[in-house]
Amino acid sequence: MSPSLATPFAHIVDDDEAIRDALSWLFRTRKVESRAWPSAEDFLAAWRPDWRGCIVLDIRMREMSGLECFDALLERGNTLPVIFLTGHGDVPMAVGALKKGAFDFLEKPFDDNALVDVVIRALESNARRQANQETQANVAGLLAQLTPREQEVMQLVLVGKFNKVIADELNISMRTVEVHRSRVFEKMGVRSAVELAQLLAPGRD
Amino acid sequence: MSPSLATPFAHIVDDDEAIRDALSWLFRTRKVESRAWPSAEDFLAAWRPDWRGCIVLDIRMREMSGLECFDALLERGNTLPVIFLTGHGDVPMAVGALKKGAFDFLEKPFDDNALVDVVIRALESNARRQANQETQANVAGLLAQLTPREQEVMQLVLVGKFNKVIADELNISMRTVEVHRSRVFEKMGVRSAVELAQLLAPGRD
DNA sequence: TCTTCAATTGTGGTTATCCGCAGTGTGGAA
DNA sequence: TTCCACACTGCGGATAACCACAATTGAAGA
Repeated sequence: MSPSLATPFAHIVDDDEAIRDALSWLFRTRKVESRAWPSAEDFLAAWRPDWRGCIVLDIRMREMSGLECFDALLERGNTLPVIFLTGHGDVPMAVGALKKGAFDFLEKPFDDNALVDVVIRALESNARRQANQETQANVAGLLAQLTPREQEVMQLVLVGKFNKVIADELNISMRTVEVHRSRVFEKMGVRSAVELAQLLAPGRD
Repeated sequence: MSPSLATPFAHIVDDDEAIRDALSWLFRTRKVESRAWPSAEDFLAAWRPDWRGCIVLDIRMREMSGLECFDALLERGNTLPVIFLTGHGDVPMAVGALKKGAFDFLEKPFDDNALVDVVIRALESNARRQANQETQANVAGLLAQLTPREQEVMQLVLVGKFNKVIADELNISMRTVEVHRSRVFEKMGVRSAVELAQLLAPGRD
């Protein structure tokens, strides 16, 4: 079903080669797949919305800063957890980043174990989110197969209205409503209005 | 229905009387109801789970610190947004607080306008949460009125099973299922299984 | 133009749901 | 012991939902 969901990577974005190498080595020894990028620009250029994993983002970089990169990612709808690394961070910076949705904010020098732990939690978090989104996407895909009229009927069915009432509101015959209703169930893969409601209701995130 | 939901207060917790007075004055001029507490202990002793509003919590205090107070509140299931104030905070402290669910973390000296804005947002956030919880509580109350057997039948109805199947699974007659089902609808104030599903499904928070 | 699909409707029949009326049995509270 | 809530059941009828078979219309495409 999913065509090419990239493997989960811990994306290291840092313009200091020594740090990139150190982190790459650290992750490798901990069995965490990682990939390193020499600048925010390089990373952003390569970034795809279907990527999975997380981002380890240095704040102070020569060109685009980590915070700017973060903003750019937010605009693009990034869902990868972002872990900030910084040597000269202050409280407002950290607070701002976290309130905008950063996963964590670590100061250098950081403990290797602590970082790996955070990264692993970030990867798990992303995996859970991905799982949710996939089922969501499946449902969305099914919904997209419905004709406009079918969706219209479905909405009324979901409110618990009788076919008779629906027919009345749409100025069509009851038989037509039955047909639409039946097609909705068929296309959505459910056998009753209740199942349909259950399928659509959980959708929240 | 709700017996005595306290008015929304911005609870100021600070052992420095000068700051308490300053904040009280600030909030009063901005039409924000507030109440001041001279220590974490005093606040915790008075704290009730049904309080509404938010908490402005100083970190450095003589006896119990703001962070300890925060932990104590978490254990008690506090839902009031907590805004930390500190003169000597560091990044890990701020990060830790926010990750544990603090609403914001401000350093002294802070901008009056900024603080008031944050407090207002916190109050709004709590009001929204409160609204959700109330509807949740109402639903829970309705559910509590169901007899065990009725709840049992309801579960099966919510999965979309036919009365016939339910009767079979519970080894009772279809008529009995119908009676239970009917009572469930009546007690829950709905007129169909779909409405019931809608009523129960949104429950997420 | 011919094909396909969405939307529409009808007939007739089966199955499910919804209810009122009526009644049995049981365990706990008054 | 009496009263009551709860669970249970049957009968019969009204209403709604589900479905197979059959068909028409109009618009978008091949």
